[in-house]
Amino acid sequence: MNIRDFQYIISIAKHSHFGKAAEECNVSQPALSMQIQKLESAFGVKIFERNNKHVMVTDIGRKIIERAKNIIDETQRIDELIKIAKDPEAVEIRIGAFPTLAPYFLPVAIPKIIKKFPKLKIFLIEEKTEVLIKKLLAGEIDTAFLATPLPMEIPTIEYSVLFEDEFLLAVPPSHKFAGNKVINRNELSGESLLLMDDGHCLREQALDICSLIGVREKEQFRATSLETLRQMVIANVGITLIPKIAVRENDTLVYIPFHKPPPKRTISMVWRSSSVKKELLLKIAQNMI
Amino acid sequence: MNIRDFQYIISIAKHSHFGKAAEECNVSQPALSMQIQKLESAFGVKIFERNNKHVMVTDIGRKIIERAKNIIDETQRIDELIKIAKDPEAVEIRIGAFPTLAPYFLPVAIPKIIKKFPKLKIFLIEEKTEVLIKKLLAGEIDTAFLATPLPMEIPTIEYSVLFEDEFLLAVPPSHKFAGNKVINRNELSGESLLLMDDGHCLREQALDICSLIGVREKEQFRATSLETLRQMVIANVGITLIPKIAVRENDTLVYIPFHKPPPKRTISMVWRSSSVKKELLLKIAQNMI
DNA sequence: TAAAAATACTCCATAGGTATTTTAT
DNA sequence: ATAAAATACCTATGGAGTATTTTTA
Repeated sequence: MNIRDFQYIISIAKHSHFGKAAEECNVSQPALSMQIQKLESAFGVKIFERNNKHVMVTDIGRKIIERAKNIIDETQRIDELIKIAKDPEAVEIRIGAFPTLAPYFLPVAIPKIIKKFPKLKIFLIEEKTEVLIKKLLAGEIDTAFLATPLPMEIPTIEYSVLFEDEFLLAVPPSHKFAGNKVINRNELSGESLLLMDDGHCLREQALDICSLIGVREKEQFRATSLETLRQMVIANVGITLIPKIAVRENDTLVYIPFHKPPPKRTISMVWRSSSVKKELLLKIAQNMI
Repeated sequence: MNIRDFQYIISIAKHSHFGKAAEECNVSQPALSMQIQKLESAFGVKIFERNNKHVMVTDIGRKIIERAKNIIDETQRIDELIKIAKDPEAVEIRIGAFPTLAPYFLPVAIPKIIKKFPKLKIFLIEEKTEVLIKKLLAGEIDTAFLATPLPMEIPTIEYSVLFEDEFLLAVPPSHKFAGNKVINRNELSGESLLLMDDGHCLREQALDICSLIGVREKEQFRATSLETLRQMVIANVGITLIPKIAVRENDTLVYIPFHKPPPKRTISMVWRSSSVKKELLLKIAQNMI
């Protein structure tokens, strides 16, 4: 039994058409037909119910193809493994980061990675955490910078903690807290905060902190980016929490640190435990600390 | 690339010896050597570091073989799928059950299964829950009758609930409770109960109930089987909880039901979500209710 | 020097190509 | 009538066998 046979049945199932599948597999239609017949007689079951007009997958065929896809996936992983082994760093890496981290962290992180692994080809994707996890599990990205622990427990994902990003209180210069060198959590009770829109992990992180320190959300407004959030504070709409990594020097805003221990988010580098690049990813993660 | 190539490299890695591997694979030694050389030149990497005295797997070889094993596993699952499709019920099924369930439930359950699926070949294994879960995940058994929820959350396992097995209080005829038609949970406060030994899920179940109703364990004694436990109650050593399924008519013991809702354990049929037999197992489970 | 992998060579099964036929709409 | 799968037939590749050589512990 040849690996190619599995590609054949997957392709036929995909197109429901021997001719198109033959084209995709770069073989002639009769060759494909013959191989399928041989495979079916070897298995002793029909994989496709077909005549010259219609091709459809049988029940058992569907189950076989499901497994065949796993096999093809594994062979592709072997190819990737070999490619990596031949030139460990001349590899494509797709990296994700969530929107309230990406613009502040990636400009620091990526040059660090390139300096250590100059031959890496890096592709960046900025998406919400939920989307990144989906893409990671689907193999569309290799790794992501995410806040851990993840919102859901996923056993096939592992991660390496990079750093802790503490939150500061951002207030306009005219605000009553603007003169404070530090701020105590309980000084905030009664205040309400501007937060990010649904689906942004910064929103969830801030809400967690809010519930701890007895602060509520300012309900009238939700920001879709951290920069919008910052602009709203400048415009005197309210105050908010800003992660330290997003703090700029010489800003019109005033950033006040919390008393120790400050509220914070933990940023980690996350990958599939079955990733063929996991050793490289671990090296990268260790190099980032 | 042929599936057989993967079997070859797995076998060579297993024996670290081309000759023995050739024997296991039913090919001549030169044929095996040739195939490995072709595979290595196709991959462009050495899988084995070898001379005429020593064979050892390279780093990249180890990774390739890891994936190759997955591929061989999947092909075997395809074979099983086909075997099942050809004769859905003439299949071997390895069933596990834990010790405080097996002797009472299996004599009822197995005949039921055989009646519905007369061609099944059933093998039974009695082990503690922890061992059964391990065997299930390793593919050594196909299914198990276990108490759910399982002690740990395992995402690759799914189950179908069969029934709820309520606990009764077992006391000797001379005991002060022996005349009660029913018993209230709070009547037991201050009592202490005989329990099973560590590792038996009946122990954990009973301990859970104990903590709910404010009862403690009788520390001096731990039973290694439910029958021993029963004998100790008969011998006036103490009282205990016995699952209803283990209750016998005309026993020297007195079994007193609890007020509704009684303490109970939930018995389910458990299998790997990737099992090739899962459709049959689901049918069996539904037939048992 | 002996055990084990590699090489040399031969053979045959089979995968794949082209040309053609069958079949269902 | 036409599109598409099946069949027929031929070729080339490659997998496997036996006999032999090379290698190194």
